Amino acid sequence: MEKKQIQEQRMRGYFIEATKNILRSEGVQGISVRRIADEAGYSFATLYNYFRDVRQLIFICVGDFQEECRARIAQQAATIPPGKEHLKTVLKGYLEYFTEYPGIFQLFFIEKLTDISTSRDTADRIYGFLDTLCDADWQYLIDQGDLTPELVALRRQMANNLTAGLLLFYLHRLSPGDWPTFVNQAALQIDTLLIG
Amino acid sequence: MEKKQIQEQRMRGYFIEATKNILRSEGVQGISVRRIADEAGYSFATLYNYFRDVRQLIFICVGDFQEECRARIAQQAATIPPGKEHLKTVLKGYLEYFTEYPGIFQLFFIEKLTDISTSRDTADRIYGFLDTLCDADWQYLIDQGDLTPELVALRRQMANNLTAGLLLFYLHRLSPGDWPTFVNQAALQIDTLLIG
DNA sequence: ATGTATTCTGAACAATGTTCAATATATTTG
DNA sequence: CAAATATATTGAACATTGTTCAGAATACAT
Repeated sequence: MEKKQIQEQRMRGYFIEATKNILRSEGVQGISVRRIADEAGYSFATLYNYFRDVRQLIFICVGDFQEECRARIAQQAATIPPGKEHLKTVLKGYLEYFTEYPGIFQLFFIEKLTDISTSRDTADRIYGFLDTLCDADWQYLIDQGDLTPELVALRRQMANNLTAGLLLFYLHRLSPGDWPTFVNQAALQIDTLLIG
Repeated sequence: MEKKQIQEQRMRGYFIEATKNILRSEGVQGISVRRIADEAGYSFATLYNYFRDVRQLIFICVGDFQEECRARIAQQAATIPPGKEHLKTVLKGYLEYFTEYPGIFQLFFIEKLTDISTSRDTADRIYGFLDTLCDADWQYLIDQGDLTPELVALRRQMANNLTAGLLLFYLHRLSPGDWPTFVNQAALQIDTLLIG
C-alpha cells in the first residue's frame, strides 16, 4: 500500500511548503496554525492528521532550510580548493543566506528552541550546522601542517561565535546599517581570525 | 500632590519587582500578565493602570538588569587600572552575569525585540550595552598608542560579536557543556583577540 | 455624612494551539 | 452498481494568552 504513503507525503508537503513560505517572507511571527492551513488549502484541524503539532512542522522546515543553505554554499564554493579561501567562501555564503532570509535566522538562533523541539539533538543540529560546513577545511588546515590541532580547535570555536554574533548584531540591531558595510566588516573580522 | 506620585511609583515597583523575579527564575517563558499580577498581589487588570502594556513593563526590567549588571562589573573591576586587563575583567563579568541569569540573556538577545519595544533606541541600548562598558578601555588603548584607532574599531566589533556568540552557544546549545570549560575557552578566545 | 474622585477588578473579547465528535469522502464488499 | 465500512476532513469547543471597559470598592473632600 505505497499509494497511501505517497498521498500522505504529498499532504505533508503542502503544509510544509506553506510553512516555509510564511517563514521566508514573514518569519516566525507570521506563523499560526490557522494561517498555515489556509495557505495549504485545508482546515487547521487537518494539519493535526499529518503532524503531531506545529513544532514538528517547524522542525522539518529547519532541516529543509539547512539543506537549501548547504546546497547553495556547496555550489558557490565548488571550484575553490579546500583551505582558507574555501573556508572564507563558506562563511560568506552562510552570512549571505541568513541575511537574505532574516526570518530563518530568527527561527534558528533566536526563537526559543523549546518552541521547536525540546530534544538536545535539535539544538546540536542547529548550532553545529555551520561547523559541519567548515569541517573539511579545518581538517585540511591541520593535515597541511599549517596550524596545530589545538590552534584549529580554538579558531574553529571563534569562527562559530563570531559568525553568530555578526548575524545577531546585523539582523537585530541593524549594525552595521547597510549590507556592503556588513560584508566588508565581516570579511575583515574573518581575515583577522584566520591570519592573525 | 507628590503623595500621588510616591504611591504610584510604589505600585509600579510592585509589578516591576514581580516581573524581575519571574524573569530571573524562569525567564521570559514564565511571564504572563496574570502571573505577574498574582505575584504582585493585584488583579491583572490593575497592571494596566500603571503600564501601557506588558512590553513596557519588560522594557523597564531590561534597564534595571543592565544597571545591576553594570554595577556588579564596576565593583569587580574597580581596582584594576584601565587597559587590557581591565577589559578582560569586564568581559568576564559580563559573561558571568548572563550565565547566572540565562533568562535575562534570553530577554536581551533572544526574545523578539518587537515583544519588548519596536523603537530603534531599545535595540541600540541592548546591543550596544557591552560596548559602553568597554568604551573607556578601548579609548585608553588608542590613547596609549598601543593600537591604531582602526585596529581598535575592528577588535571592538569582534569583541562584541564574540561575546554574544559565546553566550548564545553556551546557553542554548550547552556548548561547552560545563562552566569551567566555558570560562576557560572564553578566556582563551578573548586573549587571542586582544593579543593576536 | 454625604458626594465625588480615584483605584481596583472580574467579565468579556479576540487570537492562540489543540482535541474530538461529527460530517464528508474513498474504498471495499456483497 | 449499491450498501457497508474505513478513512479524511472539518468546525465547534476548550484552555490560555494580552487587553479593554463598565462597574464595584475604596479614598478623599466637602
